[in-house]
Amino acid sequence: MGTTKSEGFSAEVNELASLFKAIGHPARIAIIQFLRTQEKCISTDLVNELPLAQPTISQHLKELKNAGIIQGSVSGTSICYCLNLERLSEMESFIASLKYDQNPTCC
Amino acid sequence: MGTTKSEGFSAEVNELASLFKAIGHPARIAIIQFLRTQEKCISTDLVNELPLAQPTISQHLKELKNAGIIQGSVSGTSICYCLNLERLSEMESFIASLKYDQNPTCC
DNA sequence: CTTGAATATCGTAATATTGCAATATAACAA
DNA sequence: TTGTTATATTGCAATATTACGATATTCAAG
Repeated sequence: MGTTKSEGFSAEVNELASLFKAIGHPARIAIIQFLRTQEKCISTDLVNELPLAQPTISQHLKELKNAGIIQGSVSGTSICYCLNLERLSEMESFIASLKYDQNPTCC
Repeated sequence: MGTTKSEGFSAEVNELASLFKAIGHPARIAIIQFLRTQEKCISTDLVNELPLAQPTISQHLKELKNAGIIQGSVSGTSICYCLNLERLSEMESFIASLKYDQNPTCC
């Protein structure tokens, strides 16, 4: 108990769930929104932008990275994070797919 | 601590986060995938379909309903759940919006 | 090598989530 | 009413998540 049951679900379902889970947090939504528009996507900027301490932001960045939603490339003392468009497309097309073949007699 | 900090984020960010959080679980992904294709979207079917006990499924349905992702209409002893296409569109367009105006010098 | 700046990791307290057995409720049939 | 079926709620144990102070790491500059 307490653990999410993943054995009974397909790999695709588990994969999609972990992608959406990764962005299911205000800090992580704010991070990806910020990354979209910034020229220099460095986490010092995020520390100034978000109402969270540096270790917390670092932790959220790590989760987004683990999910494959952002990528980071080292650039001296700082790291340049950016969005992984492929992952975003995976999420987008899943949601789009739900909108078709809807049961018309329901609700 | 332990609580998600929402005060420092915009209402829009918090709203989006809760939508994605709602589908950030394999059972809930499986539920919405199942609802997409079923004629009779009744939760007894889900109990047979998913590797989870009935109270657990009921709980997940409640969370999806609270997030506004599914809607349920009573139909005798059973309830017909279906997807809320409007909410799905909100999520879809948010993700789509991330793919544009990308910083070209990064990663 | 030392300093300073940027980011990551560790440790931990507080809270949230997950899953289920037991039980409750609700609607219908006989 | 009694029984049956479908779904919801309660209560709780196990585990996960969140946030952050303290500390470590990494690297460029001097």
